[in-house]
Amino acid sequence: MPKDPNPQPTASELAILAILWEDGPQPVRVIHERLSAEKEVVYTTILKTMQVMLERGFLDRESQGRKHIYRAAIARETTQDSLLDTFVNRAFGGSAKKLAMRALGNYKTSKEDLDELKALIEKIEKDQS
Amino acid sequence: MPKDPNPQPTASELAILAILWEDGPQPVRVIHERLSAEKEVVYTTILKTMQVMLERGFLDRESQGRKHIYRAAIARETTQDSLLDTFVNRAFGGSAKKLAMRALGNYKTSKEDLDELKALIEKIEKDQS
DNA sequence: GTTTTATTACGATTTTTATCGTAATAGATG
DNA sequence: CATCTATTACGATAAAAATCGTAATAAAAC
Repeated sequence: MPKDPNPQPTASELAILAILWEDGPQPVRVIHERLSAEKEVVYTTILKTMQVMLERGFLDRESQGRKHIYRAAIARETTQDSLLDTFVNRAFGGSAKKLAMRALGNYKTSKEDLDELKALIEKIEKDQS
Repeated sequence: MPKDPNPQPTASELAILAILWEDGPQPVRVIHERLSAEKEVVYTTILKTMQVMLERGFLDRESQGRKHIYRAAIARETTQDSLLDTFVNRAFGGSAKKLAMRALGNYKTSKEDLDELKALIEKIEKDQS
């Protein structure tokens, strides 16, 4: 079987990646503690998931003594882009505009963020013409 | 077991819903034809999925003679909102703004759509102040 | 009314993901 | 160096989703 050209992390995997992206390389222990705060889960469940992620190429690791320090092997931005692409097609018929409008309409956004967004739009319009 | 308060359609189910939302109630036959155009799939696979969706409350159906005409039992908008909420949290740390900016940055958007978006932002800013 | 055909019903299998329990092991402690 | 403890390795199970094959059935065609 020709391996999946565009493998995407699952929801559980993404939760792990989020921590590694944010705080840098960590041992399983830390990831487990963090995730347990939200939802009780057994240590080996996280460990197993991280080992699978290692196989799938989503994580790297380094041995420090007998401890393993894991780090994200895929970039946050490209991963998000890939997920976004899947999502916009799956749920919004491929319309990024519809998705963006819904996102803004449904969530409270600060004035600063709105201005930033407006600036981006104007920049795009300028570049287009 | 207390049933899931917020059940979400899977990717395959969403593909079926998309057609029903767009074109209105249809028999299994039509859905199968449409989806087969993109990816070969056996008729009974679609049928089974739709029967499961009926059980899950995602679809309704009406018997027309011996044919069953299925229709979406959940609204497109609320379904999208629910999926969007899950997605923004899962992949963008809950930031609708980051998601929106990425969507606009990654996909070509027409001037009309950009203007529409800008108008929405201005409306939100006005309402906030 | 009998045969044919299209459609649905049902059960089973496969695949993927999530989860856990037990065994092995390396390092720390005394 | 022997014992204890924390961590990883491994295999197994469970749960969810996707897929398919065969049987049943109702309508159509003759």
